Amino acid sequence: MKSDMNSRVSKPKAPLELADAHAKGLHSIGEAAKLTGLTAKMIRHYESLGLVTPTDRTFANYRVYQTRDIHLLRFIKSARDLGFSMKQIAILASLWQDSARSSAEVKKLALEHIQEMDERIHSLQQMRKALSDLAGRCHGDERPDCPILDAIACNSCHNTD
Amino acid sequence: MKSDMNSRVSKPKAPLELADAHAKGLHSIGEAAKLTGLTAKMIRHYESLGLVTPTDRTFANYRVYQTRDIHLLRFIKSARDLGFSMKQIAILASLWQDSARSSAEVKKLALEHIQEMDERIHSLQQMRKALSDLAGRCHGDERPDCPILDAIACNSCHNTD
DNA sequence: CTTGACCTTACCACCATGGTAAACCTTAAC
DNA sequence: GTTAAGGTTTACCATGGTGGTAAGGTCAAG
Repeated sequence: MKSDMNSRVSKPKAPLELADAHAKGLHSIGEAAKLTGLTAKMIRHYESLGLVTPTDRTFANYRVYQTRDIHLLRFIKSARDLGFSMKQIAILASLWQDSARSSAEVKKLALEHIQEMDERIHSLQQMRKALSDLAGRCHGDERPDCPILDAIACNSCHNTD
Repeated sequence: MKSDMNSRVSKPKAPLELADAHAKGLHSIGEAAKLTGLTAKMIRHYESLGLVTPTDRTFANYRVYQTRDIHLLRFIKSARDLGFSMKQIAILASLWQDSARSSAEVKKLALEHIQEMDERIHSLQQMRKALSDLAGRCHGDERPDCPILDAIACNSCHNTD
């Protein structure tokens, strides 16, 4: 079943055996995962989002990643580590691959993301401060009296009806 | 169909008409929503989590909320506003309703939540700083050169294979 | 009796990630 | 050559908190 298909060696565009792919410096999804710090699961997920589609598969339908794909996966990983959403990353990746981009476009995206993070930080800090003020007033002992519960229960004691 | 069921007036435990419920100071889910600042949707969701289950329904199967329920819904709302997860809120609510609680239990939960928020704040601040450093070095003009993309693409330029 | 506002349940969606299962493939050891 | 281990495939379900929608029942006012 394999031996009569050995024309694969002379036709690079046709599906490959895994060993051939290795010999050509191509990577399976597991190797891609190790090389990028992503999980195979997430690599498939990014493919389903249309971000990274390996151009080839082996005869056994295994994904085959090229060096270019590995670079793109690393790009995605780094952008995720900076907190960008997948939608933002899709745009960033297309800008990255567009040699005619303007750095202004990229910077705009970055500044928007910074502002989103600022808002989340601010909101967290507000909650943190409110709760930590309450915790500071709570004895934290065996008694049931608790300013934390009091405040949550009654944060603006209206009538109920 | 309704008139032969008027025994409902003399049996408070039986399902009510909506008008009867109103007359008793009870509330529909829409009113509960207005009184608490939650949406009807979320009130049903909290019920599905086992947090707030109205003890009665009308003949027409409408949820009927008592003053006690409204208080509990407000408690949930306030705790959400402090960033507590639903799991934490379930515990907080049971502590709130347990007169034999110790304030130490509540404080412990609060301190844990504060620490979670600290971690999220720290992580966001790290990402924010990294990105804002990069943005500061980006011209943001018509040229394609962009330190932001460079850094994302090459954040630790290893060989790919 | 109609109309509009409300209520009911039961779905699907988000976002990024993890998990599982069943089937298949590859490789190495025996 | 068979087998066992481990990698890969697809296809599902789950998280958490919220939003939406659809199809149907109910209530109140005109």
